[in-house]
Amino acid sequence: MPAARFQRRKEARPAEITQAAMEAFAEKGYDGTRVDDVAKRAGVSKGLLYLYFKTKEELFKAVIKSFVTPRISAFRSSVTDTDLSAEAFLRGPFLEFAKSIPKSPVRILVRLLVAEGPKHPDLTAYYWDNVASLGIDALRQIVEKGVRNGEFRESALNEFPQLLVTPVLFSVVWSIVFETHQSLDTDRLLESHIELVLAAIEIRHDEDDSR
Amino acid sequence: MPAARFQRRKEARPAEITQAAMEAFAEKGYDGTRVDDVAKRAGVSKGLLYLYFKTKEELFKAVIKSFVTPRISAFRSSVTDTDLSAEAFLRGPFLEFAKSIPKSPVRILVRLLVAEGPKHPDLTAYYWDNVASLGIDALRQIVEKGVRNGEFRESALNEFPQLLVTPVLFSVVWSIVFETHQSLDTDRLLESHIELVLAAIEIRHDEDDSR
DNA sequence: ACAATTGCTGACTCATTGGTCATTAAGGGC
DNA sequence: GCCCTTAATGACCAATGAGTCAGCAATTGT
Repeated sequence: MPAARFQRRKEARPAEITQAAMEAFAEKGYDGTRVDDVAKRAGVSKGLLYLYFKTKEELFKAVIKSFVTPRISAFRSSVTDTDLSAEAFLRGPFLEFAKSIPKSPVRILVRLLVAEGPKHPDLTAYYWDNVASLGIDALRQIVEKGVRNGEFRESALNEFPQLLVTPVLFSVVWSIVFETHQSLDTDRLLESHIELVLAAIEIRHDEDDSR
Repeated sequence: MPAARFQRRKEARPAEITQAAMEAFAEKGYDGTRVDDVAKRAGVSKGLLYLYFKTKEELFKAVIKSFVTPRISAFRSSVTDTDLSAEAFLRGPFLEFAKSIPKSPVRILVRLLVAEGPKHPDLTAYYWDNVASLGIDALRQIVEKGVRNGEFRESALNEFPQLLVTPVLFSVVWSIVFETHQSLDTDRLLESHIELVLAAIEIRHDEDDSR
């Protein structure tokens, strides 16, 4: 009696394929990835993949969405739920979150989005609506809370909360491009940036002013 | 007498082809660009293109090199030649340079480098040696001059001069990804960043310290 | 046990495209 | 004006890879 050549596992397939695709895209980029490879990684045939995803492009979009949405919503609720001061939040949870990104698979998304974004306008629209604008919104909440509480002065950060995360993107791009040639201590870069920003906007009540 | 079907212009061809390729790569990315398209844009046959460039990849590398090298060396000499104070240089020439990047064709290079870099290790090595490290070096010179002259205090910028340009990269990536969906006033973002950084590191001799 | 259902396979098609090469003709030298 | 060198052409080849489909076999129902 021959071992079964496959099992029918309708429920599990999409997630398995998505996961495999993420890995493949991460290694080779969109164009560099063969649909057949994704299928092999997922342990299924190419035909089956096409049963769950109409085209390679649709698979690509599914990958992006499935990976990015959970992370951003986790970050947002950490912002709204915290009872830390704005400064403490920036030095603590925010910094941890920032540090984790250049090391996590999420960094791959940046590569994919930069490389393929222009070809998929609906994908970038989705990304704006469900990721970027929400993230910026959360950052603004932190800054405004700091101002409300008298921790921070009004500053450019009120208008451009993005300035809090520009080094995150920098770290990600650096690690993608120079990975093999030149290492960068992204943790310390990010810490330094927070220090710099805080030095600029903090209202120091309890510090020696006369130095 | 039939019009000549072509002219022989050995000298001019490489530059023409490189220029055409830059435009094509800018629009479609590396994989999305057909060699035949590049040839048509340049007004030559595909065969001729292969007479000047051995492969598509070699053409790609030639494009990157020809566009990026002049810009970086211009920036470097502006740093060494200036007699402005460090602060004035940052507010003036540096800011102008930064503002120009998200609007110039150079931003395309970022897309190409992020997307294709991992596939071409020798290219990223070249880029590191001849662009990135030189740029960082120039930035560090500015910061150190500021410290030497008593304009700036020692800060994280001494170790990570990159922090001066992270918003430039951010602006470039933003404009690539969200071009059509969401505009960003990159000029003001960059100005704000410089203000923020200066506020953090400036030693204010002539300011009310007792507030 | 048998049939009906349907998840799954993989060989096939067909369009696409990087790269080649035999041929053509422009233009300099005499 | 006529060679002769070589810049330039474009039809062609071989490979590749996205997407299809006819059939097969794991389950489910009875």
